[in-house]
Amino acid sequence: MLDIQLLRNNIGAVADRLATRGFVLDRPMFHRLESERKRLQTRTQELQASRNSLSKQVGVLKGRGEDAGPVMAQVAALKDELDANEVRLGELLKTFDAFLAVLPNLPQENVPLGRSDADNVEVKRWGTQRSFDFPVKDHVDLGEGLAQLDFATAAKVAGTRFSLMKGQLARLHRVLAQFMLDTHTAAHGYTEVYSPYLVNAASLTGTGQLPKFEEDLFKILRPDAEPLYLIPTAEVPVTNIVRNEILNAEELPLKLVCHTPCFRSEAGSYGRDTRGMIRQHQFDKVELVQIVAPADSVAAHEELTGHAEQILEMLELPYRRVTLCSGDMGFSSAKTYDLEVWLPAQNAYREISSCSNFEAFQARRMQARHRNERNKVELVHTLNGSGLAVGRTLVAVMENFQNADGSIAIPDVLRAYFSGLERIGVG
RNA sequence: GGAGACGUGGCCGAGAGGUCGAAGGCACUCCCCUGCUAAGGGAGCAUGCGGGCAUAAACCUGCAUCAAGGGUUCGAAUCCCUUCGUCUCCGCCA
Repeated sequence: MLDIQLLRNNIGAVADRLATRGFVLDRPMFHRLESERKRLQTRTQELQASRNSLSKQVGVLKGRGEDAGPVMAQVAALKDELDANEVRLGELLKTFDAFLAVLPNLPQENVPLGRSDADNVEVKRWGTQRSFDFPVKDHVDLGEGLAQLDFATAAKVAGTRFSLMKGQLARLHRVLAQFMLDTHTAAHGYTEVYSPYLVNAASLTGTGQLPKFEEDLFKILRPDAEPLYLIPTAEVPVTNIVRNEILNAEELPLKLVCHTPCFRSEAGSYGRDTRGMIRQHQFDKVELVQIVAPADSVAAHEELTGHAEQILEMLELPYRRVTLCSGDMGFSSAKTYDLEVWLPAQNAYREISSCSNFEAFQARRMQARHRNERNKVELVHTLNGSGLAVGRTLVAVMENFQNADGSIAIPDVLRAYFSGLERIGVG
């Protein structure tokens, strides 16, 4: 949610910045809603003020045993107009909220302008791409060759876009998540969180998935209760920890890390990444979340991105960091870095982490606030990033650490989790 | 699943149709007093959204908010309905 004051005072600038994202702000609509709101709200409040003071008089008169009839008649005369105004104001505010709820966040000034991922800007490249003296296989061929990755059975059990792992490969998947959690808690100062995997609509509205992106979510309807949604990312339950809270200054920054499965319907991506486990309905992710004072969020964004990069570096996976251009950023983000890992079989860098600063956009929706040094209540800034997507990390390890015989070497930092096992082979 | 109780500010807690945005306490901020391990006195102190107001702060003022949403009423924290949540007892259960 954008600051309504900013829209009132500076709509031209807001429209210009939204345009860099390819979003056309309906300014005539805004002006119509706003002037109608002002008129209706002012009038309604006037009438309410009259009703309140007259009703008070009734109480005073009755308390003294005097006749309150004439005053009650005055109030009754207001009633029709007041009721009508309240109803119309309520409807208008609903329309207004719906209008505001679908406005995306404003990009930061230094976000590169562009229309699509083709305009994203590489800002950093790390590691050397390994050269193979044998034909590289992709993770599907590797995993099926080891008889430890089985998409056919996953399809039988659930459907497409699911995967089933067994044996050491399943173990590697688990160990990767644990390694990430251990690193972020021990070395980067995050507190580990275990959270619900189903959340209510209010939480999804708070982080911006609703109302606009309902078709991306798995929804569970219940006959006698509110619907629940499978989380598309741990960002939702973890960030909503601070919804409707006022935090004290000393509680910030809040640095949380959470490993969860993530569920996405992938409604808009029918033809894309159909092979392998790059794009699944269910995947695991270790998510980093920070809740910080507004002045600290730019630095926190760099820090958090660095924490995600640290995992890639410890795993010796070549990657690059990309600043998403204005047209490619997510709805709620003010600035996003994507980390892309090198996948030799695709001969390409593929997204493995997305680290965003939402500034006050989510906090305003959630009413997540803190008391600053001057004891004033203000909105916090929220950030998150994958640290990392576990399934895609598994893919990267498999493809980058493969041997000519189809076995997979275990990265050094993971050996301690593997009782000294050095490679995953057949059997 | 059955029965019952409950939900009030940052926290605890009173309030049971009328001057209640809400006593009292704790915490916090400022001032005074005292100098002695912590106490006494005074003041301030909810949030959201409007209007004055014009870019802001401050200030004044209005409206709304006592879990959420509806309803009754001239008037609702208080009465009614629905939803959400918490607790207790019984049942079932990894």
